[in-house]
Formats: sequence, structure tokens, C-alpha cells
Amino acid sequence: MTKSCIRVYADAQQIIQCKQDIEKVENTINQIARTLNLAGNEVRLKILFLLEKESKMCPCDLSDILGMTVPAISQHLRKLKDAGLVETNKVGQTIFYSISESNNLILNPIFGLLTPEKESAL
Amino acid sequence: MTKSCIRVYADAQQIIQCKQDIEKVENTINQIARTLNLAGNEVRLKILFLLEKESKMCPCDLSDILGMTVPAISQHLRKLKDAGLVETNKVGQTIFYSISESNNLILNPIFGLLTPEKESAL
DNA sequence: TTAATATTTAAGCAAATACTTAAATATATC
DNA sequence: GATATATTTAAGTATTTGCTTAAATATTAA
Repeated sequence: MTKSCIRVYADAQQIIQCKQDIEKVENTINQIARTLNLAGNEVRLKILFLLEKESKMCPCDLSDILGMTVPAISQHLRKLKDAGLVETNKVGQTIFYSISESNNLILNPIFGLLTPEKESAL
Repeated sequence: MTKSCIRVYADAQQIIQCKQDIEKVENTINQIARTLNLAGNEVRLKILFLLEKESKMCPCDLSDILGMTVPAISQHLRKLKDAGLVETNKVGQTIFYSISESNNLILNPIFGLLTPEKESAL
């Protein structure tokens, strides 16, 4: 990164403006990226889909449904919980996970794509 | 994965139903996960945001704006192009990248979150 | 209290990721 | 044709990721 772009037709003003624009949304972009990164994994997206659909599930059930070991599921759930995407409710020795309302703006449009009507449009 | 869940209160019918439901959306989920995974990276999300905003940009400009080496940018662009999220238009020795229309359903709601009004709601 | 169930945590590891630097390719200009 | 610019490709590497297995924790039931 010693030299910068010296394209003949580079629009210096546009580049300066874009730098400012990016800086302005930097925090928001990073937050969205964090959420999308979590949802951008097959297993976790399935977990989120199931929680959205069934409203709550325990690690044991998710393990059964997705055909994966309980620790593997548990570790995915931990990531989702750390990021605030899901929340827990303990009942006896069972821990029910459910979608937390906090990241709705990001996740809801994605869930919307998994309804029968929309699905074919992809 | 030898034993399956034998929770006392497990709802066997629900689990069977969920397995079928997941199988039905398996392909769609995988496709969405692939796109979200690409967008779920700070650098790539910024690239997508800039392409959406400026309609087209070359690797050199993106390198300048994001303060990263050209090869680093180029490799991100390649991933986005391989997935069909962006497309290219060569003019002389400059290659302009732009958002491809194909994954709009997934990406547009995300871009919507980066407008001044919506941003604060996150 | 002992045994079983539900879940998490920890350690280990193979694979994927995101960068770096150097070299290759393609186009434009002199 | 020789040189400069724009971009890609390739090889190397440190870090992250997602699993595995084994052990720890917590709750229930006998």
C-alpha cells in the first residue's frame, strides 16, 4: 500500500466522497456484517429458520433434526446467543432457544425468502 | 451421533415434521447462506455498498477508498463474481464492477438498512 | 445419594479464510 | 517495440472456523 491509484480517469472527488460515506456507515456496516456472517452458515441459518418457525427449540431437538452432534449444535447456539440473535429460557434441565427480537430488521427479510411463495423467485 | 435425543418431553411428531420442512428448503437455505456468507464480511459488504451506491467502480478505486492492497480487493471481487453477485464491464485496461441483478431479493433489504433513515433503527 | 438426562465447556485438529508479496497478463502510450 | 498502468494469479502464512471426543456442570428421578 505505498502507491495509491493513479488511474488517468480516476475521479479524485468521488474517491474522497466515498471515503467519507464509508466512514459514516462504518459502524452500521460492521454490525450488519457480523449478523450476516453468523446467518451465512448453512447450519446456523437452518437453526434460525427452525427457531423462527417453531418459536422455540432445545439443543437436543435441533441435534436430532439436523443430524449433528449436540456439542456441535451447542457451539453454534453459543455464537448466536453471544451476538444477541437468540435468547434462552431454561425449563428444568431443558434450555429453550428462541429468536431474539433485536436483530429483526436484518433477519426478517431473509426469513421472508423462505416462505413457499417467495422461495421460487430465487 | 450414535444415540438420538430421548428427552422425556420430546415431541417426536414435531421432529419428524421439522426434518421434512428442512429438507424442503434445503437448497434455498444453502443458496441464501452462500450469499449471506459473502456479504457477511466487512470488506465485501463495503464493496457491495459502494457498488450499489456508485453503480460501478474499478478495483483500483476500491483499493484507494478502503485502504487495502489491490490484490486483496481483487480477490474479494473474484469471490463476489464467482457467486454471481457482481458483474464486470471492461473499458480499456480498466474493469468496472457493478452489482448484478440476480441476487437482489437477498441483498436489497440489506442495502435498505444503510440509508440515513433506517440506519438509526439498528 | 446415586444414576440418568440435558447441556456446556475444553482441547485438538483439519480445512477454510484473508491477507501478503511477487510474478504473470493485458492494454495503453511513447 | 519498450515502458507504464490496471488487474489477476499464485504461493506462502497466520488466523479463524467448525467439527470431534472427552470431561464438566446442572437438573431430575429412582
